[in-house]
Amino acid sequence: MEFNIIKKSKKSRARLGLLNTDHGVVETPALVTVATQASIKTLTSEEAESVGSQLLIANTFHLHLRPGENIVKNAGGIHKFMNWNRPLMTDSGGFQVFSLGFGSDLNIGKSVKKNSNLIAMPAHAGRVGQSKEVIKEGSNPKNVKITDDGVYFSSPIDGRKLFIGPKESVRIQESLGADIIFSFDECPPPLASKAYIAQSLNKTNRWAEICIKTKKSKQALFGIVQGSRFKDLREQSAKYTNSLGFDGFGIGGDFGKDKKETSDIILWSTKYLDPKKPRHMLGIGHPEDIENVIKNGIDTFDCTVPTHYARRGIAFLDDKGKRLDLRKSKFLKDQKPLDPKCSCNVCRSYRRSYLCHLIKANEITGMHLLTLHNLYFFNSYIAGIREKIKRGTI
RNA sequence: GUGGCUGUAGCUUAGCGGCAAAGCACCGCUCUGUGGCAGCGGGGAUCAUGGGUUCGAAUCCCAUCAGCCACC
Repeated sequence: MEFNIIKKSKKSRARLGLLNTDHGVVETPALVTVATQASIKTLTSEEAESVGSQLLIANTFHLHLRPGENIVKNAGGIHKFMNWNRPLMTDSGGFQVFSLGFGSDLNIGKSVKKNSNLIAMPAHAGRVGQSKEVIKEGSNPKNVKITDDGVYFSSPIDGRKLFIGPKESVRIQESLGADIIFSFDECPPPLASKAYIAQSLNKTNRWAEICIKTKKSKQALFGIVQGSRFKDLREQSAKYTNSLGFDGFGIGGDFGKDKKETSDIILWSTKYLDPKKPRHMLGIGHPEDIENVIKNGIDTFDCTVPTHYARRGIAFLDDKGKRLDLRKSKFLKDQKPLDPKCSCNVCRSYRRSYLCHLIKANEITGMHLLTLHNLYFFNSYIAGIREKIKRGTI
């Protein structure tokens, strides 16, 4: 992999780049389309390409559980396995371990929103005080056991007792054969105390070294910056991760409750990173978040929103929060195209009335059409941002 | 025609003398390193109709109507 920055904005920290891999080039900034189980849900690989997706991200954890990395390896690697001949990354599985653990214990995502009432909620995993930090150092989630070596857990599919640590994650990712792979990290919950985050960071850093030592392949390996919402921990994490000689970086964990906090967190996380290397933000964003993230110097980011929301009946129309919820019956009588301003095949051919019917009837065709539209919308919206960087307006 | 069973929210049903419930559907809201999952909140009923018994009836009794089943 090779990363070339072809333009740096004078107005912001945004950068225009070309990410070269053995499977082609990605124009950055770019959204990475999520294909967790080697599938862009409801779409074929060709269809994902047809709506402008340049790069996919699949998941180590899911593919290890099913079908198992050897199946993929024997099929000729993940590109051949899923007939995607363009660039592809695999996530390390660290986040999925969090989802199984504290995530499901507390029923939370990786960020806590402003209006969250979690603080008042009794937590299984720690003391509830007046502070937000309900998870203390040394505490462990119920379904997984996190040790210094890695994570013990039982398979949500068949209950098998399993273990994934940094070595295992890298070996699995080598078998899968993506162009870019990620270091195995711990994604601590947003409510964790500073002491817990600091301890978790030590683990992530040690695991990063092991990942680098383990890797034998030519795949690009990205290290992950953690540190939650704490400036000193983010900076410390960035400095250390940068020192290890990764090919690029991921930024993970809690991104705060609003744009300002997200901007701060990105700044702290990237300030001490080699500016010539690519930076991937893990798990963001809504259309409203994207420009901000790009302006803060992020090159790629993956998000389930375009595909996941499509399956829930939501179509995105602009970057200011305008969307259509096709589950609402009022659209049964709406004869307008999905988005009159959009030029994707779905908007050119299908009207809201029909799409609403499909979604309400739980027809996969409805999810399929909305997935096509949403990915087209996100990909072309971001292509527009690349144009703006080129023209110097962002 | 005779006998039996059943009529409770839009649908499927629970409740069988003491504040009318649930699931689905409907309406609203959540769900950023993906179960198509899930969660939260809401509106909804002359308990088939009419009479009776009772302090009190969806519940017991009688009649009527409707549906289903069996038998002449």
